[in-house]
Formats: sequence, structure tokens, C-alpha cells
Amino acid sequence: MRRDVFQAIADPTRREIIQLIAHKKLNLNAIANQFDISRPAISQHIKLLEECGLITITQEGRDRYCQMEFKKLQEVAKWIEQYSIFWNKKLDALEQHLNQKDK
Amino acid sequence: MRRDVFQAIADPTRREIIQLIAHKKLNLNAIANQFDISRPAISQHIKLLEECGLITITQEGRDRYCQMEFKKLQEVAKWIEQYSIFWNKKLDALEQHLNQKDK
DNA sequence: TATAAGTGTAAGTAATTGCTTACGCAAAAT
DNA sequence: ATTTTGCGTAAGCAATTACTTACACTTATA
Repeated sequence: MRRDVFQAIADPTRREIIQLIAHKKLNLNAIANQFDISRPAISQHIKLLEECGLITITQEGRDRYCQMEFKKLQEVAKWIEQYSIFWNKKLDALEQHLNQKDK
Repeated sequence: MRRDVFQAIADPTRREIIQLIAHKKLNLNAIANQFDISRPAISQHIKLLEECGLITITQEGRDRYCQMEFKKLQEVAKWIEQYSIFWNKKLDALEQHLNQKDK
């Protein structure tokens, strides 16, 4: 089973879950209520998110609170950043071209 | 068929393809030669990458050169960035905590 | 003109994914 | 003590994914 961050954020439902718990940790039902799909389906998404380190779960009585682990998102951020120099370069080239036209 | 950037970069082979063509546009065979999987398999990955806007293909005779479209990666960058304030906040909190300990 | 090189696509397949329903269990509320 | 709430997990299933091999079609080369 592949369990990397890129795979995890590929699913739109999981991205919505991330959005939900970004500001405030929520228990599983609170999350599941926001979706049309079944609670077990959300439970499985949560399990995957935990297994790949994107969230941590803290048990409080019968509730399991899900909290974002943003540092794990930095893996993606880092991957993206290595390419940002390229799009900046392209923008710079465009800028330079436009400046030339001005002359 | 889902054809979004998040789905596209979820596959490790496709991320390797991106890495390969980041610096220099390459024709399909040049890309395929870098992998153990078959040429048609790469062809299918390339097709998906093009369909979701991550690369553009320019035909030159019998060669099809693949070029990165970095601006499309910004979709992911933007998604990530919205959360970067959270991990910064957390780092700030940690920093503050450490500073307190110093006193 | 015959052959080689670069490629897309179709069909088949095994593995994976994203769901469902059904069940069971522990903690809280009544 | 019984019921309700919050949850995990198993089994089943349809759709999708990531490949493969086989074939056909251009474009370049000999």
C-alpha cells in the first residue's frame, strides 16, 4: 500500500477534510457530517491521512479528535519550491521582453 | 476521468517525468529510455500530463517534444501556501516557547 | 524504395481505490 | 441498567489505475 503525502492529497475529499481541520481539531463525526458520503468512508480517509502523517489523532473518551500536521505538508511545498525558480525565470524572461519593447 | 494536477503528481513515475523535462524539453523516447517500464506506459503518462495542462507537446517531424508548463504547478503551490501560515504560526509559537525558556 | 525510428492506441489484466452495508465495542447519557 | 453516541473494521463491489503486448501509422534514413 502506497502511503505518501502526494497520494493522500490527490483525493478531493481528503483535501476537504484537511480544509476542515486546518483551523480547529474536530472529532470524526463532526467531520463526517460535512460530507454526503458515509461515516465509515470518512473513517477510512482519516486512517489514511494519519498513516501518512498528515494528521494526528487524540482520543478523548469516545471521541477521536483529528488535528492537522502541517509540517508534513512541507514535503509537498519543498517539491513544488524546487520548480518555482523555473516559473520565476519564465516570468523574468517575459518581463525583460516587455521592457525591451518599451525602449 | 479525473484530470486534475493533484491526481497527476500523485504518481511517482509522473513526478520523475516532470523532473526529467524540467530543465530541457525531451521527446517521448528520450523520456521512456530513463524508465524500466514500457514506452506505451510512458506515452500514457505523457498523455495524462498534457491533458491536465502540466506539459505541452510540440511535434517536430516524427518527434514529440514534451515541455513543462510550470504555471500549472502553481495551482498546487497556491493550495499549499494557504496552509503555510499555519506551520509558520506553529514555528513562531515554538520559537516563542524556546525564547521563554531562555529567560 | 525498403527499412528503421518515433510514436499513438486498443485490448487485456492484476492491483488498487473509494465507496457501501453490516456488525461489534466502549464510553457517555438517561 | 438500558440506550444512545462515537467509533473501527470487515466484506463486498464497481470503477479506476498502471501496466502489458500487439498493431498501425508516419517520418526519416540507407
